[in-house]
Amino acid sequence: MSRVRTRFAPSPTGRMHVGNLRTALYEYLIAKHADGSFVLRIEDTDQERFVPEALDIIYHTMELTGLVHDEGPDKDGGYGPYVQSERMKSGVYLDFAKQLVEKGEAYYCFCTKERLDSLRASDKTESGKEIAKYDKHCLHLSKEEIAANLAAGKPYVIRQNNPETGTTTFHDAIYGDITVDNEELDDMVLIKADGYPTYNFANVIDDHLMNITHVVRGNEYLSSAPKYNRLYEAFGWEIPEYVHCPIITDENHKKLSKRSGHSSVEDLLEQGFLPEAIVNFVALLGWSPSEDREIFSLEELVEAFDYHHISKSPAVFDITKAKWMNGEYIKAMDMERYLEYALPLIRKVVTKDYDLVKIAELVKTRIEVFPDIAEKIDFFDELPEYDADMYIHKKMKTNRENSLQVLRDMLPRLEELSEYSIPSIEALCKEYIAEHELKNGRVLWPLRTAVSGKQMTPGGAYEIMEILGKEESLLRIRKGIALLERED
RNA sequence: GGCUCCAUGGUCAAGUGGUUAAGACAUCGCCCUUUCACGGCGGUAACACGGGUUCAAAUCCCGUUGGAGUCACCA
Repeated sequence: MSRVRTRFAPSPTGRMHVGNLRTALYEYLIAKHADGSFVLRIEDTDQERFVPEALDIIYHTMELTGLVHDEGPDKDGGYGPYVQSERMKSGVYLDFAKQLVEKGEAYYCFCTKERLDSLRASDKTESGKEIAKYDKHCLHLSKEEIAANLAAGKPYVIRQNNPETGTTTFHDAIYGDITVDNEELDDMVLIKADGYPTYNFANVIDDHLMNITHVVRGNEYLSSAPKYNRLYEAFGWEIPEYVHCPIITDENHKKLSKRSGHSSVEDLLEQGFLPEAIVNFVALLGWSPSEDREIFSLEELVEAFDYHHISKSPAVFDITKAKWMNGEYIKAMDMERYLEYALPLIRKVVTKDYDLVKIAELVKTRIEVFPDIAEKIDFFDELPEYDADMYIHKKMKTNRENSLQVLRDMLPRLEELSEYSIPSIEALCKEYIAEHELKNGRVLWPLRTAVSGKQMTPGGAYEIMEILGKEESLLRIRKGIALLERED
């Protein structure tokens, strides 16, 4: 078996779809698992949709996710150029297309857009039996007519000449043999009027020229695959291993689209997902390891990946589970890197001079995605308006009266505290609790409520009081007393 | 509509003729606990349907139903 070579061949037309990322990932994993090469090829044959910034997105995303290519536009491996618009300059695609014309496997077509449109329109109205494919009109042009048209500078395309009888069988590593009637095969365009090759044609040519051994792509291309066989056969080329992956869908089981709000890697990044969590999650969409495990680093995926275990049925992109997984990564993150992500977000919400690192630590196990932080710590900057009823808690056995009592008792004691830290505050509270033989909650619930104005907070009374500092927490406790007295 | 593909809990999924049909997310409950989380323990919940083949079918075959994808000089 020859050395494994895979390729990721994105079109620079916008953001990086998660399906694209998964394709890239699988290509990368197949190559690395076999100690082979992973190449990046840019398929910019569509000048209409080309957007230069998309190139940056591609490089940036791949770098971020760790999918480093061995060859590509920026890394020559002897198979260049790696950008199709550059490859075209040598005339390769046209040359190969002409070879096909010689062999009778392709032909020039001078049909206008209008004729093609009317062809399709008439097909639709006809009882639905008719299929919308090209009618081979130009196949029957004489050599003289073709030469005349060419000489006259008439725009032309080159189309594949598919047989109208028999069947073609395409083999896929996941889906097995797929056989279609040749009657179904449209004479697809190989070379466009602007001279660029179509995606389908350029793919076959470049994969061959670059010695690609495994081609991973989405299931949406499955139906166009049989036509490739005819190309490979016409050229007498070895067919690479095709690996079609199941579609990634939204919660409605439709192909994941922009509408879902999380169809691209950039969407996910903006929503506070970690690159390694995205990679991990996407790897498991349509593939599962033999081991019963879900958290994998990229290196571990390389080790464990076996493309034969890719499944056939579509996978819903469950954003809830993705968030859970991201939360697992956040919890496992080392503090230094965690702070790089968390601190900037905390600064947006907490403008006062508190220990932001302590706040960040408090929140680490309580978020799934970074933007979750904001709503959890909004009470630090300013004590929210709250109701006296918030002191009532059945399980803590607190009510307004006994809460007021606790706050009144604790206030002077806290005032006298010289060193204001978790251990000293805790010791003080424990002392009071012991004196009065109370449950912890009886005194800690009122304190935490007074100091936060919220029923749910990250951390407890001690942590919050320490962060707020003596002055601010006492101020808040006095406010609590005032509130409870007013309600009396 | 034609063609192609797919079909195990709400979701991701293990399973390749004989299993009490794993596990994870979500959900519910309990424990831990000053709240919320974290962590621990447990519960609810699935082989789409109908025919075959077989001693034995979630697993193989056929059909039905359902879903998806695709039908461009886009990729």
